[in-house]
Amino acid sequence: MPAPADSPWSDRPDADAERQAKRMAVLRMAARQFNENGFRATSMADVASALQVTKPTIYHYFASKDEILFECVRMGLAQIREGTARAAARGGTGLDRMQDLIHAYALAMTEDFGICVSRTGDAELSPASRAKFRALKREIDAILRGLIDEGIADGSIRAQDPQLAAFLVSGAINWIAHWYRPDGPKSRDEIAEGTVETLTRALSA
Amino acid sequence: MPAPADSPWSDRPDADAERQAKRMAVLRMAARQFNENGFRATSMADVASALQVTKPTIYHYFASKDEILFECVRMGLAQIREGTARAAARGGTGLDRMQDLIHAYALAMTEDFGICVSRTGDAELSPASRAKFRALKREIDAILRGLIDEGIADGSIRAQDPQLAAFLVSGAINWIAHWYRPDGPKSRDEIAEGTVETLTRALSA
DNA sequence: ACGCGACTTTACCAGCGGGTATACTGCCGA
DNA sequence: TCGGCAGTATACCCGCTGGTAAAGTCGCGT
Repeated sequence: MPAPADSPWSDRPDADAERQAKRMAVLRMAARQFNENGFRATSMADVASALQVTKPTIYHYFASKDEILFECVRMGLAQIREGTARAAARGGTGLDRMQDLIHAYALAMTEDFGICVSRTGDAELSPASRAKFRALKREIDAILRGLIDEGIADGSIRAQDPQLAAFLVSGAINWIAHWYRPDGPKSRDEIAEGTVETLTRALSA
Repeated sequence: MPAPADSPWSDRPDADAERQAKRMAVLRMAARQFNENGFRATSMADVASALQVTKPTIYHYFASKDEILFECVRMGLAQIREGTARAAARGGTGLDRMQDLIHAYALAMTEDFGICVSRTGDAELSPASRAKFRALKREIDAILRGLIDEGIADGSIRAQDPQLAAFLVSGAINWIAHWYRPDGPKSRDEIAEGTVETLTRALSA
């Protein structure tokens, strides 16, 4: 007897949501621990005990430690990509849109998954995951780089070497993930605003 | 029969130099491997075999893996400190000296030990080494931060939030270690020059 | 010639960490 | 009431890695 054509498997609509919520909880905790102690130094038992479950429970939701790390950075990259792409698609000069981009990017660098993106070295992922990771990062770099070129074209941005400028800007932003502390004196938004202000001066014509 | 009072132990003047050279070779190779594959992913056997010796040989020169990593970052930090301190001690406005500082710092980020400094997370060192590592980094931060303050005082530098500006500048520079490749299109000096140029625009009044 | 000490190696250990086999529990539909 | 299944736990395996013991080896001064 086949299930109704419109939804095989999904007898219960909320069961799937429950599972997704638990997956997410694992990712959040894992990202936090990775950020604090490093990926290799964090054992799956550490993550499990922090969630007050045991290792096999986590492996019920994920196939491997590598998959967990990759999902973490995928989350972070998705957020960055969304913010930067939205900024690039707006109206205004290249510099105007670059300011929005920097703001969104900097904000992402103060959240668990965003920090994970910045702190995760390529070598920590499996070859397969690493390839995907690099591809996603390249996409974001391309958006940033494209906006610099547009800004140069419309005269709002000046840069001797656009490629180098792109690296330096993304470096300043990425490094936020290395010093930001939630309990620090500056709020996330103050940091993002200040970053926009300083980097704008570096880029404006 | 005691050794001559002026130099106990040093019967052979070059024996010590030999030993130092070998220590250095271990450090260089270790730093290179740490940078390429990450500290935790690099085993002592890897380092040893790359030098065509065996593990105990390395442990004849160093007490632990932690000591090797710490010596690597100490080398890098010493180079950075030397360059930045020299720049800060020169004449000229704050901004003038800051340009020299950025140039020296950026150059250091394209060498094995400098890269190691930027890529090494605090969590990878033992508590004791970590404390020293942080202290040395703080020293360099203080030099950079001091120069910004002097530049603001003499009117050559403008920064809404000096602390944030210092973080962003050091971030842009530190990130060089994450993308620089010796076989890339730009020479070390071109990168350093370009970095100075872009960051100067971000800081100048 | 010889012994001493710096250096190097072979062989080994102990612990840890990713991942799994297996069995238990409780909930749902029939 | 019962079968099945998602989810969780206990106990375990095995390869790898930091680090070491002990046995050479080589070159030098005497």
